[in-house]
Amino acid sequence: MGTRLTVGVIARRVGIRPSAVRFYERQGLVASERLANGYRTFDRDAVKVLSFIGRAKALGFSLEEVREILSVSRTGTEPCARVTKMIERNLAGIEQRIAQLTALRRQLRALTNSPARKPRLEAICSIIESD
Amino acid sequence: MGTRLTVGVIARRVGIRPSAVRFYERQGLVASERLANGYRTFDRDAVKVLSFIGRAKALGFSLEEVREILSVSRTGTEPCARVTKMIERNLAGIEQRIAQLTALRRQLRALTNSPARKPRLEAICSIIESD
DNA sequence: CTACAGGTTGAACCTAGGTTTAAGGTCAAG
DNA sequence: CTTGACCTTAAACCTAGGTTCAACCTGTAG
Repeated sequence: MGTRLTVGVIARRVGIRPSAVRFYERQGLVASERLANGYRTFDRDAVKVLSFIGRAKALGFSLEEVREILSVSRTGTEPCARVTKMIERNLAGIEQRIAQLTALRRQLRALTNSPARKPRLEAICSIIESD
Repeated sequence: MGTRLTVGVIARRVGIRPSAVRFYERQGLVASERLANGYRTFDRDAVKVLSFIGRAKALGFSLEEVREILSVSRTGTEPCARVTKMIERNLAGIEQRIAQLTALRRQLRALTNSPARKPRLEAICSIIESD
């Protein structure tokens, strides 16, 4: 039941390096208990937390933001104003980014799909010079 | 006509700092000529290049990638295999990101729009624990 | 002449997010 | 009892993308 994992094992399980796990622990993002010999041991919760960190990073959250979200989820308090603001700020950035990336995708598709004989240079330049 | 701009002026014009302009020049991304007194001077082309750098950065391109695109656009050659690959790589990343961000947006909207009386904690946790 | 806002340089510094290294301790296997 | 694969630490190092600093030069205005 209470199978606890060493740093190397949990790292392999979530696909990151032991050094990163130790780093996240130093940053207070994930907790461990120590064995008599000083080895860290982690529980399933730590697996969840570490995978969350991975997902959040992939989505553009900073470790600071991750810390804040985790702290809210740990204390069981309602999201305070700061967290709400943070989420809204991210949301706004996300909207913008989606729009920009969608436009870029259209342009890049046109670029790479255009018949090879057409001068692609112009397409690149148009991207470079577009507003 | 051939009005050339000093580093401070062009920086203000594109909304970045002179130190950044000098940095981009050192990186070979933008060119300047020197006055007799050693001052840099830039032309309209430099303005375009610098704004392009700004846009490209906002879209997630690295300065390395920017350099490659600019080099293609300058030599007037067709996009070489490397550049084509780079664009395709970015495109793939972009697709993924759009999908992830769209999903996240949905979740965050649910989170911040939920009636205040409902426990938001669960919503946060569901984001944390979702695959 | 003095001020003062610009410009020049190289080198040091900064943040984020880790990785690497050195110098050890632990433990199961052979 | 030695080998090898783990683990520990602090501290140094790394990349990207700049910023800041010290020390100095330039050009205009009062």
